[in-house]
Amino acid sequence: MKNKIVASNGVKAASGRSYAPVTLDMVAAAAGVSPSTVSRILNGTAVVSALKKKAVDDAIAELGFVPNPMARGLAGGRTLSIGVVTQAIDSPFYGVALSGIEDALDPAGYSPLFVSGQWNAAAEARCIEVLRSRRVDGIIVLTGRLSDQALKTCAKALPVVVTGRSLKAPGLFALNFDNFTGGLLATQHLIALGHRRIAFITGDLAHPDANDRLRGYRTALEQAGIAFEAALVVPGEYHEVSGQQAVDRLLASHQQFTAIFAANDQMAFGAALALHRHSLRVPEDISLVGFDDLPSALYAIPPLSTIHHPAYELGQLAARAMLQLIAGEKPTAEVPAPRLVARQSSRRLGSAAP
Amino acid sequence: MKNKIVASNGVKAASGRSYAPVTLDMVAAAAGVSPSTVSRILNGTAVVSALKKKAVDDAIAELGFVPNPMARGLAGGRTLSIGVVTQAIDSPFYGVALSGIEDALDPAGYSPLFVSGQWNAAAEARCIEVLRSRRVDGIIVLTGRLSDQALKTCAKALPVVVTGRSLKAPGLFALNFDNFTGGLLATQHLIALGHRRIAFITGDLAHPDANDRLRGYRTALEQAGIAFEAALVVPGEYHEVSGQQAVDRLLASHQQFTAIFAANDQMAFGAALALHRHSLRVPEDISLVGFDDLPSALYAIPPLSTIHHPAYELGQLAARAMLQLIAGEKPTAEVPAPRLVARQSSRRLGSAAP
DNA sequence: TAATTCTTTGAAAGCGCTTTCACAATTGAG
DNA sequence: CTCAATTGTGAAAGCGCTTTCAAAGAATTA
Repeated sequence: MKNKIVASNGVKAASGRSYAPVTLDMVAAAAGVSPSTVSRILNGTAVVSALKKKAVDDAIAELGFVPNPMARGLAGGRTLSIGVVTQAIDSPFYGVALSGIEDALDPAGYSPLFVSGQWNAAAEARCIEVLRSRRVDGIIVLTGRLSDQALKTCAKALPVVVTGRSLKAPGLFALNFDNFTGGLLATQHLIALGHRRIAFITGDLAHPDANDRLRGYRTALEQAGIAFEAALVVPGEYHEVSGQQAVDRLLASHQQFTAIFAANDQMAFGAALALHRHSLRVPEDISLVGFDDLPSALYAIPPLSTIHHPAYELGQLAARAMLQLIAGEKPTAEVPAPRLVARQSSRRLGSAAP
Repeated sequence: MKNKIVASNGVKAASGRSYAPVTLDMVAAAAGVSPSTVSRILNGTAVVSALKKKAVDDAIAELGFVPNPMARGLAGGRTLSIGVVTQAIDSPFYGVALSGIEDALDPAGYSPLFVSGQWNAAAEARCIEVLRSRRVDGIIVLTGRLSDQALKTCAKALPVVVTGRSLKAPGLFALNFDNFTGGLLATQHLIALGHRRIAFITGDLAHPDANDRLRGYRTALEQAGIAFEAALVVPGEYHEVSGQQAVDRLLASHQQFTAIFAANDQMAFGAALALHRHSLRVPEDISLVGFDDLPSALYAIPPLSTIHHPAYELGQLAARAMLQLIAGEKPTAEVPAPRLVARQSSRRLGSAAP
């Protein structure tokens, strides 16, 4: 209902009319009712006679009234804005998630307010402070470094939705992707293709997800009766260069391996480049599997086999959960299960060249 | 000065103290002055005796006061927020620009409010409406589809900075990248490498930048005395699939060519994949040059030769220009000139394999 | 020294909206 | 048919801040 209002005004503005600061009082005057009544209709706070409601709705449409969020916020109501703490707005993975958040929030009339924490707990704390001073109605934290405790504290004052961890607290909803199973699937895929010596490039082990993916890798090996070899596990930091360096290190160590599982796509890209530099072909010489299924994985050469991580849906789910939290409901969202997307960067060990 | 306040509060909050809604009135009471005086000190609106200033500053630090942006906005002051109309928050190019905007705005105490226009003039108009209803202090439009006229109108009410076009109007500052020279440089590069039959994948020709890049391509050919061939120019739409399809079409047409210049990197990636699918090697069989120098161009296989388009700097410049506009100054920013970044996707025609 | 101009400061009026609170007008129960 | 419990509605008091406006004190001038 509120959206209709916005839209109607948008149309008028688009048609060239200059923005007029129509106030609620003007609507009230035009409809011949008191401002309180208009407010009540706007917010559905109380029952209003159908007659007056119609008069007000007409006046709103007529004047192209758009409620002023500042005034609303000040008056103690909602600001219709949700703070989103992200790590880097230009990350290929999080960018998509933000997009999902925006799309899910919009139809409800909410706007996201993005702030970047730069993978830094202190910066994140400051972000939250900024968001609160702006009186956001809730905060979505995308996989931050903030302590669980800090989030719980925050949730006492404000609904909080957080991704990338499992956490239970009043006013707090956590949305976690099953990174363990993801790591398991990726490794099982390579094993199923006949690979036995599978290198693993880890993510930043300060993140729980990086550890979960590593656990998945180990568990898959174990289940297949393959001995874990520490020398085949090289540390990475979730970005391209680190993937590249990891492969350089791996190659320098003269370890034998026929496949690489990188804990995210960005590192897989770096790894692919390093392999290319060393004249090793993917997948003919080395099979490569990533994690996240970034949009660009589809256009890597060769297209990257990876674990699909539904960033967009994750954003949407987080946003919807926030909306539910605000409405006083209990969010029920569940993140889709990880899914292997086999493309051309992985192939059966020893199979003939095409 | 204002930042110091925010920062100090941030620290306190980070140290675990729960957020207290300290108001300006409380500060005034604590300092033994009137609210007006506090406000004046906060905004530097008037001269205040050093004594009272100190008392107030102390009270602010003591109480950890953070002015409420909503109240400020309502009272007709600034909201310290800048609206940013972008096309897609998850675009690899614009994402970086947004990051630049955020970083440049932050030290001045401003926050960006991002809204996505989805390459759609009506949606953009709605975005602007939303931003204005939120009382942003200014609007940055990243290469939209909005008419110049609409922007000028908007600029009458609010400072506006726009990228991707040249436009002059009061309260409006335009920041344009030299796409023509970019297109010229890319083509000249290929020509210098001995290529004569150079295919061009255009961007979405509804954008002025796409046309400028095309003009650059044509001009370079002309200057080298190479006849322009319409059959070598295939339309694209600035995304990967369109680059891929363009190459498919090019190949199907049985035109001879030894190099491809794609009007942006995303299409170049798509083109590279299509070439790969057709068993054509880059750069051995076909040289490939892109445009934008996305972060991922460095990790393409082979790393993509491209025109550097300083997205981050562009964002920063736009944000700084906005700050200047707000301060009543005349922005002077200039976008850095395009620059060729030769990597491994382009090579001298006919040179021996490595 | 009286008259005049600056300065510094506080009181008070909003900004546009929400939200008690209270008053009518209905309705229901006894 | 009276008294209480509902309703629908408006008046008015803020939310936290900025900004006239005017007053009081200080400084300047004649």
